[in-house]
Amino acid sequence: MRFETSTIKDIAKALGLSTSTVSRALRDRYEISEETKKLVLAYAEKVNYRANPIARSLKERRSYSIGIIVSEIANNFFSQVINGIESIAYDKDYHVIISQSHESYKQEKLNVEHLASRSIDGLLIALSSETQDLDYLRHLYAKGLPIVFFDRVPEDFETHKVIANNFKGAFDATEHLILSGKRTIAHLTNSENLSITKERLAGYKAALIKYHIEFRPELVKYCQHGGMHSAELEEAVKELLPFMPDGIFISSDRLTTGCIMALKKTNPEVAHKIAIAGFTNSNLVELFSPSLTSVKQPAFEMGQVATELLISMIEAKRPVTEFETKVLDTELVKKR
Amino acid sequence: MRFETSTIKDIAKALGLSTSTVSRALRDRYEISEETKKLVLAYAEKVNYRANPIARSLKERRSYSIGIIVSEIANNFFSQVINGIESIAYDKDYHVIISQSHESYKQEKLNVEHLASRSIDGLLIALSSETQDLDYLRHLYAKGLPIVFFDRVPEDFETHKVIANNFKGAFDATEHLILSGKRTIAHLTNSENLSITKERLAGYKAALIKYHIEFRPELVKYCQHGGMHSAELEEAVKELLPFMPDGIFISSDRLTTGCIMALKKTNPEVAHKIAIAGFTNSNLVELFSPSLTSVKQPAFEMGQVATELLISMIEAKRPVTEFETKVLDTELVKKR
DNA sequence: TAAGATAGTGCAATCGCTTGCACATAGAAT
DNA sequence: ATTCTATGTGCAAGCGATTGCACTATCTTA
Repeated sequence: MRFETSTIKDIAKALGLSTSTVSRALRDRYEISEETKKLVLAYAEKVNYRANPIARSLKERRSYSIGIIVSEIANNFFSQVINGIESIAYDKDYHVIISQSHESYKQEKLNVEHLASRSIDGLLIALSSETQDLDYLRHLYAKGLPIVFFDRVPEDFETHKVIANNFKGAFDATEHLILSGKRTIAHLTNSENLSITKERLAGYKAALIKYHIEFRPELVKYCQHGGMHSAELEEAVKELLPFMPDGIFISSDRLTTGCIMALKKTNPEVAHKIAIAGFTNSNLVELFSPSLTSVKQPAFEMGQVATELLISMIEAKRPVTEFETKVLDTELVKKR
Repeated sequence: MRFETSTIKDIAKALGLSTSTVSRALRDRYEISEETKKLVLAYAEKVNYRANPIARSLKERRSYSIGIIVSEIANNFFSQVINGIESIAYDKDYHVIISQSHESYKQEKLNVEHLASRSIDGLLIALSSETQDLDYLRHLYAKGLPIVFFDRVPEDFETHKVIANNFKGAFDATEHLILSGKRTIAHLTNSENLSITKERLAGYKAALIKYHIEFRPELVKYCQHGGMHSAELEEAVKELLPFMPDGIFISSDRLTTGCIMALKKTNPEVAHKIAIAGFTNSNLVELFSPSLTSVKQPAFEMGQVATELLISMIEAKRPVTEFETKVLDTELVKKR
């Protein structure tokens, strides 16, 4: 802040000590006598001394803060993940800095690089649906920035990852539609790049196979921008309807709500006839009409696990070479 | 970051110049010859030089970043505000740091103080529903930290503020209920401390008066925690029902969705009989059942306006002494 | 030709904090 | 009495960038 606060120098002057003694006393180092420590601590308390984190970051070349990149915080899934991240980070005395990519590769790169230059100690990132080129991340990673991916993870990047069991989530949702008698089940999904897209597609296919239902590629629609543009979504829905699906399995939060919205808007008469099962972490699903079956991801927990892994990397004495991919189970909440 | 990047010193060494010359060249100062500037810029470009913002912050005692405090980002209203803030901030080369108070005074204070110590140049804040004591903010403000309040603003704090026209929004919503024939209109609202609570209550009362409907205090229920605890909300709803309201005007996003949820859960048979009008910025209202009339706040715009005011304060040459309270109109979206 | 003006660059201090090393004092061991 | 070991403190450098001031050429001008 541009306004004056008491510094270590002020304390030193007031107490007739050197700044080094004060610094060490505040950090509770063994070299300093108990007496001096008490003196310093008491005075620091009195003048409400706060160490300047900027100065400390500059000196120590770290900041006790971790960066987060999500596509958008307005998405319930991501805001829940963030809450999970915060719950662990604050506990371990880290602060978090949140950035949104808005599903744009350019914005994502810009934000990551800004975070890196602000000395974040580590990065938690869910890739944007546009992102294909990971070189900028590899570069930072090679220079020593710990990175943990969650939700949308790359295949060919050796580090910790935390994901939901997308295959099983998709399988369960699709199976549920089948078991409620649906046979023409469309699949509305995200950009093909994304890991989650592939895994969920695989789960969908597996369920069809199990029940001997033919997989029809024309029933699968990809949305490049993950439903950020409603036009894209309406177009996809419009293209799907001629095939007369009696069920749709949808592969992301935004797409799920967006699809129902599009259905209601463009074809209100069929909206209630098509059974919908989709990934969503909205806590408002109970209010939706038509109601739907939802696949909920353990968002909060994902945030927690990812943060624990990240902090373990940050605080590791020697370079980490063994990496884990944690897979957390989803929950199927059946339509009432 | 703990990993090496090229610094101004490296450039200086490589080019046989001094760090001061390099610094000045990069900042395009008049003292440096065009030739040298070109040289430096070209080399900086080549080694992908990024000024270290930490070092700059330390030296300049500012950070080109602004802090944001909201109760929670999962709330659509706030995430839209944040998007508005970002749209202006990025444009003017500021970065934003988001923090959540989760409606807790303690958390709010902690976050604000941390932000201040990280040299934010200004603060945008919507108060938590618990907050009564503004001394810690006054203190920072007095020391020179520019602050702009939005949405939940204090009365006795001289600075810029940006709010929605809560009175009119509430009036319109209540009037709408009256005009659709409701006569026993309850009011479910937030903590009494909040400015928005008072203003919306006033609007509600004014509408009742206009249509000669008696104001009954027992029909007004306050939720201290703004609906963060579902028990609190269910309790409030339960207390309201014996009065047989035929309409409810609800004064916040979370309460609105929470109330419908509570109604559906505890009294599904009456849920559809009670007309609901409430403040909410959810972009999913169209999906809700029972449907409702909503008062939408111009969230994005609020963020923009607040940020413009804040940046004008930050960049003002002399202390600002004339303050504005901008009031933006809400929009009534009638139930279909 | 000497003195002054101008342009271009470098020196060194500074922001607040951390830390390796040197130093001082005092008691223990020889 | 001398050396050694603790113990407690201080000096000063350094993190990367900015900037007032001083300095050196080069060019004017009287």
